[in-house]
Amino acid sequence: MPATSAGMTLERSARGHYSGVMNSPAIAKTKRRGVAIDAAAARPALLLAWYDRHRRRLPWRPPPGEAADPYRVWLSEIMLQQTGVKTVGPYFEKFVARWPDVEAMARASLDDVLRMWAGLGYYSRARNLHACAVAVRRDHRGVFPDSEEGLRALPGIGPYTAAAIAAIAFGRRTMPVDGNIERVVSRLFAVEEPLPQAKPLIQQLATTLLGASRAGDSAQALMDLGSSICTPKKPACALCPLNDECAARGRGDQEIFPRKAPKKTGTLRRGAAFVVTRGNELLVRTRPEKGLLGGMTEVPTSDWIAAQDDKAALQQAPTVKGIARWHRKAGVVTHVFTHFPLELVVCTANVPARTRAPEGMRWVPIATLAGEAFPNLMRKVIAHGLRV
DNA sequence: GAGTCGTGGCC
DNA sequence: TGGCCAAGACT
Repeated sequence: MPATSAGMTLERSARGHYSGVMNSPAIAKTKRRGVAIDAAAARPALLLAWYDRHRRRLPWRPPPGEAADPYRVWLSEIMLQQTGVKTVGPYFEKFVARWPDVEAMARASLDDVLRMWAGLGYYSRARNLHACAVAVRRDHRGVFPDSEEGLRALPGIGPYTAAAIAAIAFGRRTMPVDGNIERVVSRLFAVEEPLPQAKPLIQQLATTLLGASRAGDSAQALMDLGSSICTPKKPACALCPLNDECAARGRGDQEIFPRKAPKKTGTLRRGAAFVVTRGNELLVRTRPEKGLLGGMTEVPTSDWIAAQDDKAALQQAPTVKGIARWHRKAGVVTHVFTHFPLELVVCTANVPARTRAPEGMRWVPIATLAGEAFPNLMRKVIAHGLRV
């Protein structure tokens, strides 16, 4: 497959199809009629015209015609990585209210950022968010780089996010390709090659949808299209500005795109969690900086392994003086991570006032648990353990 | 390149 | 209701 490059000509196979791609009916029709204009050339304008009428109003988007704030674009793009618009909204508002610009965030502590991020998931994003703010202040005088390359060098900014910020905030002529755009483009061109192998091809095809200007709007148009019309299931093709151009719709099998390589699901892991109270306080610790739920707060637990023996898990209970006996709560707490499902049994105990926390652990008032950096798994565990 | 990394919503 | 999906990055 040819390398990604804007404006590159696609190779055609002997059968008259683009490599891994079906011809769009519009192109074929144009050729049969012998019309000189290439229908494909009109797509960027069709897309932008649709966007100007139907763009979503989102907290990080300025009013039409106004320049985007790179800080808000960056913050929203990080939050939106693998996370829905609806979920991100309140978090975005909370963040910009507390930290109105990148320098303010750079002055905040990592702990404060993690606490504000709690519940959003993928916590390395919060760590990189803070590191990025610090880097922009320290290495770029508080001003975001305006090139894809400069952005790409910052923590937490990969190929997609660098292109998105460059296009949306700085008007650079580049096309970020996210899950929405992959779906729209793979249907538009009926890309038969499965993901993720098809990524370079899709990047190249997506770039053909950029017009001469308004790169950021072109990208956001495709994202809005993918989110509201060209949806994974039951796409509303009748409302799509590119429906006449769409190869998949021409064949009537839109929903089979994008093709994807089958994914394997992880095996169940099990363990035990220990909810220890001291009056109105709860025993907690902080997870290691890196890895699963890195840097987040948790109650002590056993290890989580596939062939977990209940007895072995319970033997990993923390050693706290004053615990007469453990109470095993009925039922289990279940949680599904991307790569494995988890099942935790919950044991509880209460200890006398002034009992000391074991090494590496601490007591926190139950009344302030909402402000702790607990991932949702731990909120479920604690709710289960404290339930009467 | 394939694994690792959360969470909520959807049908 | 369980699998799929969502504006991916990092190793």
